[in-house]
Amino acid sequence: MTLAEKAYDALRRDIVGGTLKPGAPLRMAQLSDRYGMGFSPLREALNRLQAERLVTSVALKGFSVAPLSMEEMWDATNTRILIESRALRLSIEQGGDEWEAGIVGSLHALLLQAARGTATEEDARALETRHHAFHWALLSACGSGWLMEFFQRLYVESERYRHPILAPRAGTPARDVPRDIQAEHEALAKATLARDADLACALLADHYRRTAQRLDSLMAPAAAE
Amino acid sequence: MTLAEKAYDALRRDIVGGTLKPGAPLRMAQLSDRYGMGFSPLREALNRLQAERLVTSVALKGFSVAPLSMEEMWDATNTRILIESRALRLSIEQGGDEWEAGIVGSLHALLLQAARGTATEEDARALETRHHAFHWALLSACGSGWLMEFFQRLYVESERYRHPILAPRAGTPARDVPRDIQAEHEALAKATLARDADLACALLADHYRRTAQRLDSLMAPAAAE
DNA sequence: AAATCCAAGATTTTCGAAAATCTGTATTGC
DNA sequence: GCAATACAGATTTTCGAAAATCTTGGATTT
Repeated sequence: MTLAEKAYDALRRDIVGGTLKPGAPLRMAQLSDRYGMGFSPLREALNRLQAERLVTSVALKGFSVAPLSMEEMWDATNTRILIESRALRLSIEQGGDEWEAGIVGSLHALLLQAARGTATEEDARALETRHHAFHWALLSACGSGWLMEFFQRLYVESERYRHPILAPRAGTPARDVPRDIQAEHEALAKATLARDADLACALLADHYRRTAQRLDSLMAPAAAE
Repeated sequence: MTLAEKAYDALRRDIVGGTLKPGAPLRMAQLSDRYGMGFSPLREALNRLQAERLVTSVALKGFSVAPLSMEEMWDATNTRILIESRALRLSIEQGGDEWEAGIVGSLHALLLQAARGTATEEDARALETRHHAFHWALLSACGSGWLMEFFQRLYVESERYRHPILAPRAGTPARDVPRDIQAEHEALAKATLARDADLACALLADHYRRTAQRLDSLMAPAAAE
């Protein structure tokens, strides 16, 4: 693995995880120090991330972490529902045994990790990985590279919004609306495996809209601070 | 404008325009020679293009122009229809006077250039620019940054497939099926301005499917060579 | 004869310094 | 006093060479 790839992974993780705050300028000297490498691999990583809209850049003024906004969060949510509904329908039409096995397996792994909790940073990362794997498995039989690419893009984007909520500030109650996310995942998997496309898509859309709603209500007071 | 941006534009143009053939390896020394700059700005441009899937890369083996395939062309076409149908519906719902003016204006400019023909390379480029501007204008009131981004991505992709057809090899007849593309654009604009979303989306889907069909039948014999 | 190993050349990747540009501050001119 | 200008420091961008890695061809071994 080249240094540029390491830089890409590290920057991506730190941006998505919120270590590098939205809007923060990314100074080359700083990054070189932080990640222990020269400018070249860093600039390559930053250019890739810019194309993915995780960082912005202005010529001769450098890079900065792409900002977040509630409008954009809703846009991403709605676009996600459009993309994933189509991909889910296609998967339900075309998916075979292997696809089903992937769903069942990744759901099981997700539930195990969810039961284990997210006490440590490592557990939280594992949960995130398995959550992604489950949603990926649902769509994996859609046969469309473009739908999968857009799914990945929007998944990462939504992860940026989700993260600060999953690790709530001290004193802030973690849950305002009672909600069993893993039950939603189970219901979604069940409808999908039963090849009930309408129900599965409705559950998927609900799943995302509820998350968005929750983020919205959690951010509204924060904005008023 | 920095050299890296110039490199990005030049490479993009040459890849989309087919000067750099799909699958062709992109050697740094060669590119440095061709575009008259050092490795650094070229690598930055290549990394951005890689994130946009216009070039592929393997660590320590370098970059190459992303390959094309008919499967991918159909995938892009179908995904395009999904994305743009949604964006068009949203625009029809929300678009105001400025949006309408943009459509009328860009259509007019497109028709003028189409009447002028594509004899010179410059005319062909102008037609492509105005074609893009027209399709962009149709969707521009959708209010979704993500839909617009995906539209742009897929537009560029489809341009790669369209280009070799627009500049047909000597001896190959340019049109196998009679078709008046500009009439399709006019009908599409008319339905859109009449706020008839169902009709507009149907026309849009037809427009893309016909292009895809034509590309498919033009490439099938080419593949048999 | 086939497979393996090694060296030379080609190529990519990374670094460190130089060039170009921006930003903020102090100075000049009106 | 205020705007415009010039300078110094900070920062980004680019280059050219060095380091690391891959590829190719032939020599050696089994």
